[in-house]
Amino acid sequence: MRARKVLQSLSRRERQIMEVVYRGGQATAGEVLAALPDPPSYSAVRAMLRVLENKGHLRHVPEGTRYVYRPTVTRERAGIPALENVVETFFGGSAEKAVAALLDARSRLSPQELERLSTLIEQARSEGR
Amino acid sequence: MRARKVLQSLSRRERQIMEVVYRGGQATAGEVLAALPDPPSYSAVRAMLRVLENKGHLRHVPEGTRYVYRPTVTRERAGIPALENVVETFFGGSAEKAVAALLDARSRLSPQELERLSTLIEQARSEGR
DNA sequence: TAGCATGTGCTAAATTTTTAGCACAAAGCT
DNA sequence: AGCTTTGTGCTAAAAATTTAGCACATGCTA
Repeated sequence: MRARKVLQSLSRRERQIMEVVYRGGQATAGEVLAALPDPPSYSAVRAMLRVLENKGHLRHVPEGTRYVYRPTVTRERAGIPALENVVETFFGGSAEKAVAALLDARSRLSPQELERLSTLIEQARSEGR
Repeated sequence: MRARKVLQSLSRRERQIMEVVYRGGQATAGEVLAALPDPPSYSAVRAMLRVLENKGHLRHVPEGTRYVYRPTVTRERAGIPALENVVETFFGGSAEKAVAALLDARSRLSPQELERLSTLIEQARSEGR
């Protein structure tokens, strides 16, 4: 529950920036700028990266002459609460419905993926009982 | 892609409020207030509901003496892009990984759900080929 | 080494978001 | 009818956010 609130407490730009960083796993100020919708100025981005770092969401490592930012919380630890939040909000808490939506959405899963999922589900079923 | 950007363009409070409304399917000002984290004042909530309505995200119907707000975009139409966004951001675009995470998360699926999912997947597999 | 390009930190201002408060309307009660 | 409760609309102010700009550092190249 904690991590969910963290995400909810971010401002719009902060959230957009965090998403960019999560997508790439890491990013420099320039990369963030390039990926942002309605891109602001370069120094605006830098300022916000610094704010996010102060708030503990990012940390940076100097790489050559520039800074590379990475999330302090791993993708997985941030992703699961984010996913659960969407499930709660839009799918009435039903993971089943959410999965169904993903399956449905113009078959975005390859046969290989479907096969692996099938295996996973069988596994979950057998563990469940 | 459009709907995703809409969500991204909301301010923090706006997003929180929209989530509340989506969770319940509808809400009055009082209900929104009760459900918000760090609840502001009553009239602050009302003001923002009005703003969200002006922006076209909500519409209201007078019900008895008060207003009941509902999203202008259905849960499903809003939920799928939201889900896809999370998948893109935190699961590298892999729906499989996202589903796996849902399955994994302390078995939040009942045997019945698992069974139905199993069916859905088999169905997707047969449609795929 | 001097000049240029590309970084960064910081501060102050602009803009947006968020809030409280006042004025008024409808419904319920005594 | 008068009072209380629970609504709403609107406006102005407070708070937070987002932004630009200046000053300085570093690396590269002529």
